[in-house]
Amino acid sequence: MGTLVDIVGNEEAGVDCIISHKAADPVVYQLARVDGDGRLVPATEDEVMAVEDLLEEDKSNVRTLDTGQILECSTNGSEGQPQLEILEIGTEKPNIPPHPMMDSEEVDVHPKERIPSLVCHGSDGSVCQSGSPGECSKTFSELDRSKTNSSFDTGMKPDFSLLNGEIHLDNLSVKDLQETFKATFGRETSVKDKQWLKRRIIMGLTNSCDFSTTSFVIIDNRVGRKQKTETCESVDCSVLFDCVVTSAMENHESPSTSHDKKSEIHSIANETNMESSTFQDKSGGKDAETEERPAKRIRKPTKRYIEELSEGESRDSGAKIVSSVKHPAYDQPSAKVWARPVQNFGLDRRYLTRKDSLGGSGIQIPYVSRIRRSRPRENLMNLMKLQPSGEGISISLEKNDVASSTQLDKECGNNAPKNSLSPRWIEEPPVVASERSTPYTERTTIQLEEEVKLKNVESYRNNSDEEVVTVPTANGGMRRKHHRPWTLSEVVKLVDGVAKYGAGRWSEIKRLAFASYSYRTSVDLKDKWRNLLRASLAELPTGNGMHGSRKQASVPIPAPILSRVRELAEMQTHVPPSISYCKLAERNEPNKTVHETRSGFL
DNA sequence: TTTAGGG
DNA sequence: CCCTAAA
Repeated sequence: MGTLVDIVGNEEAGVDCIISHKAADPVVYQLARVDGDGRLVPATEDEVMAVEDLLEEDKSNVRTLDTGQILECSTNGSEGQPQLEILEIGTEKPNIPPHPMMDSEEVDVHPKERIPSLVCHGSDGSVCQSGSPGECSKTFSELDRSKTNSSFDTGMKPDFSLLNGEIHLDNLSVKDLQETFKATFGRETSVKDKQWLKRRIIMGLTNSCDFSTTSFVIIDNRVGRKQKTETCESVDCSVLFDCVVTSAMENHESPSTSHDKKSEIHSIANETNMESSTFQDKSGGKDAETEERPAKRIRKPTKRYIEELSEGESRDSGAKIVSSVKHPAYDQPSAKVWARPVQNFGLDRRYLTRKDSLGGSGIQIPYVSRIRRSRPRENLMNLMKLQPSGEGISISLEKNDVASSTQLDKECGNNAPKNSLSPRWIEEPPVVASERSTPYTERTTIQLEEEVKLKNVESYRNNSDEEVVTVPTANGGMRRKHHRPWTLSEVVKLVDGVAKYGAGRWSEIKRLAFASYSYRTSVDLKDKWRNLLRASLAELPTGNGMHGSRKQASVPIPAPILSRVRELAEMQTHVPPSISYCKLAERNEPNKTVHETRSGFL
């Protein structure tokens, strides 16, 4: 639970995001997704961004989040629509020592809840229970537990003194520093600049309220994870956490236990994060770049506790249906205020009903979007109106907006539309079932300069709405202001969406596959599809097409996609959308040519 | 409101 | 992309 007021923090680790910022009570959530093996892995930065986009750009400006809620974002995970799940939402309380409610007796409650909560999603959406060790991830509660238990009592306390950064860091090699960085931020870095690394690490650490954990991290890594043991129930249990984040709660668990657990989790986290942060590292000097973006979202103090636990909130247990493919919001498409407890909790996972984090007034707080996309003013006004203590928030938001917009834009580059000037095909190859091995894989080299330039153009476009009709382009021409070149990934998503839901179900596709692309309306999708179809028909007959005759699109559409478009179009002429998937083999059907008069679909 | 089509 | 008729 937690009301999304704004995304004011996005940990570099990509796992934590502070989404609500009420004075001294920011709400934090953690996202994870299920990988191909049915294990929970932390959301990558991309995914986090995608979720943010989703939250930010979905029609409703008001959003509440629930633990366990599944968010479908448009970044591609391993397969299917990546479903990111909110592992937890907690509030972060700056300088709160042990949480009052969180004493031993409270802790004791966990074991009970823990059992039923041993659920994870299979890649196919199935649910596995704790009984199947190999496949099942750690439970959320369990995680909470390891997390909340790890600090003060771990016997690491004595080490605090060692902690004062430099001492240790100075002696570390670049490699060690990178390790430490990884441990601290949960992702790898390719930066070799010692100074930079040190600074980053220290920053990360000092910003963390929980020094004990932090120190542990450092020490642990420095010593080469000597404490690593096989503690964790299963080594392959790969649930992760941003390990830097723990609540500094006192607990009475045996030091060694929690310590080991922590260590294990940590290393796991690192491993998986490695995988998930490939993208980042691929883009080379991105990390180094960070340095020049001073005012990136600040890493917030990471100490926190889990609000749900402490507030003694409704503990209606039940668990949610994991296979749910629907985005919660879809259930109430037009709702401005989205207050329902989300999801169908059918099985046995504990979830917590949402509760407004702002004083429990029951008032939904609209979240204010970052300036990156559209209508900040409006939202801000809404916020002010509805939020009694709005000043603090608005200030922080403003500041944040200004400070981090550039950064954000960069960060979001992945999901953001690409500009036509750079015909790079980007983004992970989304899931076009039949085209796994198509050439349009990931973006490779990106010229940052260009990127920045493009972003600027975009923000210009975004910020100065409606007035002008054209906007100058780099090549000197003018083009329509509201033109947003379709990126390859968008096209692929569209094609995929058509494959799934059928051409004509544009609003469905919009909602399901383009949730995070607010600027693409269902009409846009329709139009684009129409164009794609034309393109594909225009190309195929002549063979491989692409000769001068046709006007080159701003983003070249790979032939395979176009063929796919055509396939789909044909399929849809003959069969109802629902079974369209099965029809691939039947393209030679005799009646295939019926009604070809009209472009041949629907 | 959503779709289909023309411009 | 925009606009609008139809459903």
